[in-house]
Order: sequence, then C-alpha cells, then structure tokens
Amino acid sequence: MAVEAFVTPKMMNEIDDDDDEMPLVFKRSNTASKQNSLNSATKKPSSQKHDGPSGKHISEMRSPNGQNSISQKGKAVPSTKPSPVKSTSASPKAPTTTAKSSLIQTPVQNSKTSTSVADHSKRASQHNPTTSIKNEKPSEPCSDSEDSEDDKPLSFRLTTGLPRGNSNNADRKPNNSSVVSPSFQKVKHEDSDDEMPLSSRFQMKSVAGPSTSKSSGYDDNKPMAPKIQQNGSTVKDNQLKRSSPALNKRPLGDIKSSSQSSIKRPKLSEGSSPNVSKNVSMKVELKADDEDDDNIPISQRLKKPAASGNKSSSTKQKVSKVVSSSSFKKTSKKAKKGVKDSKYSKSSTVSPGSGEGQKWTTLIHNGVIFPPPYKPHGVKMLYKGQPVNLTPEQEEVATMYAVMLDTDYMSKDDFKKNFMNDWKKILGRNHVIQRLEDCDFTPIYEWHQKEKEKKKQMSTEEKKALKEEKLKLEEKYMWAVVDGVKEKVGNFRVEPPGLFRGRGDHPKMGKLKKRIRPRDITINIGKNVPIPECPIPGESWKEVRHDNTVTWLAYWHDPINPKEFKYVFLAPSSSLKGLSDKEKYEKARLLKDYIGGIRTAYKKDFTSKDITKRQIAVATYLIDKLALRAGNEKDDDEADTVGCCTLKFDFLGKDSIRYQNSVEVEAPVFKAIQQFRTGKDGTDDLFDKLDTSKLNAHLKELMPGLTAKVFRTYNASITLDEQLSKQTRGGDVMEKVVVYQHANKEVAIICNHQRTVSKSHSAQMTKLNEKIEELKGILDGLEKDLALAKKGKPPLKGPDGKPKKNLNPEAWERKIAQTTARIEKMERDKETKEDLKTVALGTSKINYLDPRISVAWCKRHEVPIEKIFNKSLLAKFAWAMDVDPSFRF
DNA sequence: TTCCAGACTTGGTCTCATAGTT
DNA sequence: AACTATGAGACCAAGTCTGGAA
Repeated sequence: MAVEAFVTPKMMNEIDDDDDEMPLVFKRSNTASKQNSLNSATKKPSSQKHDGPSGKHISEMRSPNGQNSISQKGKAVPSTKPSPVKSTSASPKAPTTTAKSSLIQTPVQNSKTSTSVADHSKRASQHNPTTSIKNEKPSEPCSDSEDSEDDKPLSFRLTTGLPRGNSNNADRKPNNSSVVSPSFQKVKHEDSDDEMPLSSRFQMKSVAGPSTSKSSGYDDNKPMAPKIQQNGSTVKDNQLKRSSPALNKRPLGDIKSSSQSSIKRPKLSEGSSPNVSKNVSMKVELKADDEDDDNIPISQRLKKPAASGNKSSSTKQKVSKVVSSSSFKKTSKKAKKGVKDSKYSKSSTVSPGSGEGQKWTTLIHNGVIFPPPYKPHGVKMLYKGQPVNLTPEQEEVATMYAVMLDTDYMSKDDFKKNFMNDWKKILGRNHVIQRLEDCDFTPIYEWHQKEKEKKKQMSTEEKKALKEEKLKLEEKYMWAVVDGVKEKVGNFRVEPPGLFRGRGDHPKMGKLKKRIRPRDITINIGKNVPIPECPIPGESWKEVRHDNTVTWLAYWHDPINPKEFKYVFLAPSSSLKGLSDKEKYEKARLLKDYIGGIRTAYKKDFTSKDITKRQIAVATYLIDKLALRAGNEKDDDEADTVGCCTLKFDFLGKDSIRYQNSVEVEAPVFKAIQQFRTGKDGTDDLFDKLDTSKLNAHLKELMPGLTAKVFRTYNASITLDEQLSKQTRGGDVMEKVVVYQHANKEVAIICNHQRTVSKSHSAQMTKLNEKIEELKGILDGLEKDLALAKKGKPPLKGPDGKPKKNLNPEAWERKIAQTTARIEKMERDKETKEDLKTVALGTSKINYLDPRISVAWCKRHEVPIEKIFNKSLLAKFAWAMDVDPSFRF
C-alpha cells in the first residue's frame, strides 16, 4: 500500500493556527514501512513472526534459552567474517573449570558510587565456584538503619533477601540445573555459568504473595491494545478496531486525536487535503507486510494464543547472522559530506535512515522558545546589614543564588566561590559588595518563598488559565514535521539562565549559566522551507543549516563548558528516536548469540602473556558481570568520577567518602588485578594500558558494532526476559504486575539505578508502623471480643469508652480476618517501600529493557500494556507494540 | 595514534497534577 | 474540603561513542 501525501512549507503555520482541525496528512501509518526500508538498507531487525532477527545467519541450534552453547559457538561465527570470536577453539573450560572465585574489592558500575579495588586481604576463605557477586556483609533490607547501605551499589543488596517462593523453575536452560537457593543461585557447570547471564545468578526475591488488594482496580474491559499510533500519538481507535474486525489496516481516516491531554496530538486524516499541498510533495511508501500481522489490530492479536514453545527462537535460526560492522553505523563521514553538500533533496522515496547517513528528507519546525526576560522584583538584599541597590542584571544573579539558600549547595565552597567570581564580574570591580560572607540574601529568599506560596494559593481556574496561556505561547514550537509526519519536539525550550548545578564534586558548580540568545543558536531545518522566525525582535539566529545527516533541530554552546553543546532533538516518541531505539535493542539481541564466545575468550585472556590483552579481558569481564560503564577519560574541569577503564585502586566515592566494596570474582581475575596493581599507587589507573576506544575497538572485533554499553542493555533485557518467564505464574493481573515490578527491580539493581531516599521516607515509615501497631491493637481487642462472644458474653468497650455492638462469633471472626488482611497488606507495603527506597525502576524501563519483551509478555499473559507502560512510554515504544506474543529477547 | 568536536543516550532530581485519604 | 503520597513529565547534567584532523 502506498499512501501519498503532500506537505507544504506553509504547513507549520497551519498547524499553529488550527491544529486539530488541520487536515494534515500523515503517511507513516505503520512503522512497518519505515522498518522495512530500514531493514533492507541496514541489516534488518526482525520481523519476529517469520524469521526472527534477520541479519543473522545462525546455522546452529539455539538452545532454548536463546544462547548458544560454547561448542556451538564456533559455528555461530559467521563464515564471512574472520573469526569475530577469537578463542572459540579454546577449550571452554580451560582457565575456569578449576577456578576458584576470590573476593576482591572492586568498583562497581555507578561511577558515582564507585568502590575501591584496594583490599586484598579480604579473600574468601572458602570459595564456591561461582562468579556471583557477593555481599560480604549480611544486610537487612528492612531494617530501620536507613542509610547503612545507601552508598552501596545496588547489586550488593541483591543477596539480602526475603524468603522467596520460587516455585517455577521453568528455566530455559536445559543444562542448567540451577537451583534457586535462599542465598545464591548456584550453578554446577562452569560452562552453564558462562552462558548464564549475570542476572540469573543473583538471588531472586520472591514475588510477593497474591495481592489481596486492588485486584478490582483492573478494568477487564480495557482493551489491551495500546492506543498508540506510529508517531506516538494516542488515538481512540479501539472501538473502531474491535467493532470492525474486517478492518485490519490501521485506519487512516476517522481517527480523532486524543483528547486526553490538552496537548494537541498529531492525527491522521484523509489522503490529501486541499489546503496542504503546495510546494513540497513527497511520497512515502507504506509497505504492507502481508504475512505479518502488523496490520491486525493489536487487540485482536492479543487474543491469539501464545505460540506454543518458543517459536521465535526456532525461526530465528534461519536468518542470516552476517552483519557487517557498519550495519549499526549511522553515518559515514564521507557520506555525510556528500549529503551535506548536494544531496539534500534526494529521491523523496528514500526513507530516513536508509540513505547514506541521511536521517530525514524534509524537516519543518518553528525553532525554539526563549524564557521570558527577567522581571526585577526590587527586593533589596543586605550587605553588612545594609540594603543594597542592584541593577536588574545584578539582582537577577543575586536572586539565582538566594533561591538556592535552602539547598545543599550552600555547604559547598566551590559553589560559593564560583558564584561569587561570576557575580563579581557583573557587579563590577568597585561595587560595594566585595565578600560573599557579608551578603545577606534572606530578603530575596523570603520574597521568593512568598511568591511560591502565592502561586500555590492560586485557584484552580487561575492555574488553568495560566497553563492555557503558556500552552498557547508554546504550541507552535512543540511540533515538527519530519518527512511529512508531525512529530513531537523534545526540549524546545531554551534553558533559562541560572547557576550551574553540577552534581557530585563538579568543579564548576555555582558558575553563572548565562542567558542564551538567538545569536547563540544554530538552527537545522530542511531546505526550501520557511526559516523559523526569531522570536526576539531585532535579533537573529547564529546560523541556519540544512544538514539531514543529523537529527537535531537546534543547538547552542553550553555556557558552562563552551566546547560542549546543548541540542534540541525530537521527542522520544518520534519515529527517528524509535528507530534508533530499536536498533539498540537489536544489537543487544545480537550479543546474545556472541556472548558465550566472548566470555570464553576473555576468560582465556585472563592469563595471557600480553598485558594489554589481559587488561582488556578483565575489563570486559567487569563490564559484563558488573554492568560497569565504559569509563571515558574526563577533563580536569569535570567531576572526577570513574568507570571501568578509568578505575583506580583507591579513590573517593560519593560525598568524598572513601568507599569500599567487595565483589567475588574468579581466581584468575583476582590474580590479574593483583598483577596490574604492582608498582602503582592508589590513585593510578587499574587499567593503565586501556582506554574506552581501545576496549571498544577490541569489542568490535568480537561482534560487529559491539561496544561496552551494549552489555548493559543485554544484561538488563535478558534478565527481564528470564525473570518474567521464570516468575510468572497464574494469578490475576495485579499479581502479574507485581511479578513484572520485581523483575524490573532486579534489573535496576544490576544497573545500579539509585535514587536518593525521599525526605519524607522515614516519616512515612513511622506513620505506617504506627498504623500497623494501631491495627494490631484493634486485632487484640477483636480476639478478646471473639472469646467473649463464644462464651456468650458482651464485647469489651471500644477505645472511646462506648459499648460495641454485640455480634456473633462468626461476625467477630470476619472482622478479625479483615483486620489481619489489612495488617498484612500494610506490612507488605512497608516492605516494598523500604525495599525500593533507593532503587529507581524507571531508568531501566526507559533505557535498557527491550519494550518488546514487556509487550509480548503482556500479550501472553493478558496483562493490559497500560499496566506496565505509562502514556509517554507507550508513545516512546510505539514501534514495539506489534511484536508477536512469542517474542523472546 | 591520539585528540577532540560532535552527536547522541542515559540518568537523577525537581515540580506539578492528581488520586487517594482523612 | 484539606491534606498527602505518588507518578508523570520536565529539566538538564553527565555519560558513551564516532570519525576526522592533527
């Protein structure tokens, strides 16, 4: 099917004026079109239904868990590529079968909570032949010693567990007799261990028992089909789809844009429209994949029984595994130049991303919006106790500081020093204000608090009016038209001036982030379309480019670090972003086929005579097992944090506290690290022969396009997939959602996604405890009443002194059961709250978990996807919604 | 071979709206 | 109706990775 559409440069104006009514034509009604073109041009992500991820040539049988055994690995090496996996011929067991794991202290993934590799004395006296990460200290997840573990990488808290109810051992690994023990999942064979993702070696917490609460909250009638169109908009087409089963194409017309938010949505409309066709006309092929069920409404597909067995994995074997390393490349510079210079308007049927680094063919947008100019408040700060007159410009900066009086930055000398330096430049050399210590900003601070309070006190109507006014102002900047499709723009607001809030010990914190003006901004837009009007009269853009090899719409230099840039991109829901997201996950899935060989290879290299090789091997091991980040070099003017390649033997962690942790590693790793240590002091790099580009260059030899961060995606996604399949049993939707959350939590722990404990956490816990105690008191009373009732006596008086109703024993028993259930629920809530107080689940969901895993799982288990993804995730993952229910990562 | 500009992704925190509770 | 907990989304800092120039 091909849909033709015409878009004119005028269109944005029309969008501005009259959004919902605008008969804008959207051609990309189906990601398949885009994907197909992408797939043909690049390597081809999968259409799961038929051939799994093509672009792979897998001749060997895949084990049911989707991983190849090492012996199979040799075959898995594409014949067209000279042994990407170097050591496939090596005995897989060679260095490791006898390896004992040793405890060393080694840094863990999050550079902010980095740890030290310092302590060699902590060898475990008895090792088990696992590679489990182990927490030396037993910890108490639910203890009230709130902060005891807050600085530890989350993974160290994995071993602290509650009793688990892991009844389902339906592990996908046949050779893995993994028994989930209360402490560690032990694996008998080194080999299976090798193949086993890190995640599965963590102890799992049990899924909380059947939730007795809230199951009624699930709306059975909710269609499972996400209401998302390919461009991320939400449509109310469920009824449409349901009531007309014959309608197996996404309707192009008749779809109203969602009214669920005041933000206007892109919408589909009839083919062409009288008032949108003028200068630029384009054609986008929408290839209907007849064999695929992309066109079947998801709600219908959801009803399809999950394919028995692992269909996708069996079908995958047919597909080619030959992937050139450029398959994941977006842009070759040469191509880029060519495109830049002449090929802007190539054949318009070339779909974005398929050309030589070309990302789009036409691009229309309205530029960026600037924060309003500063409004002086006239409140005078004090200097040496005396009010000071400040110019608006001086006052603006003073106010930036004043509003931060109640933040932790006030205790940071760097912050104050940097602020004062920059403020002084504005005050001038001879200003009365000379020393920060003599400044009193409280009048401004108090004024600001009052303003905040006023705002809070505004009536709902006033707030609404204000919001609408803002929306009106911003609306035209919110959308871009990319290749004829209206897409949301991400950060169209220029960052307002302020004081730089660098994290950790950033040396530049407190510096003035100056106001960005149009003359600072470079615009990127399609040729032959209107240049966005500069919103500040009398000023003009720095530059206007027409570079279709990049995806940014605008950029300016970061005022804090002028060699860095701030970009304006499309929103995550855009096709452009979705496409690269999909590629990311396809790459991670590809790693699954290589991981066995890679693990064998690095184990072999633990004992290599070549020290660089040895360092690469250990670094890869750490990245794989601990989900470390790569660890680029940092400049002196950046916060001094570390990742894998920049690990030190000894360094300060968060809050400049010397931070140590222990990780159990295999003996050869331990030995190698000891060797790296000789002759170095604590501040030296552990891997002195290594940097991220060397490491990544090495990884690319093992698998096309492989870089350090792919391991994080891989380990996160494979963990989710495995946990979901392992832990999902029957039960109602709520129970299944709990299973999902637990799996999500395991991933967050692996990736060490932390969050600060909320200020009110302890208060909330206290409150919960009090409530539980109160309920327990009530329960006591009820039990006494029951006893009395059984003896035919009247109940005790209530706490208020009033007599209670005389009930029969059954009624008292019912009350007791209800109260007990309430107590149990509260205990569970308390547990969860404590459990997750430092774990952020969102980050992994947004960045590391292949949404197709979640979507397919939802389809298989009849869980509405809305229970898992919120509105913006649904939009972001629109590309994943059509996945076959049998999809496995 | 190294350096670094450039282009993107990842990630934590803050704010605000809203649902739930009292 | 007032209060509070929670989640969504905005915000923007900080990270990764590439490829061309030196």
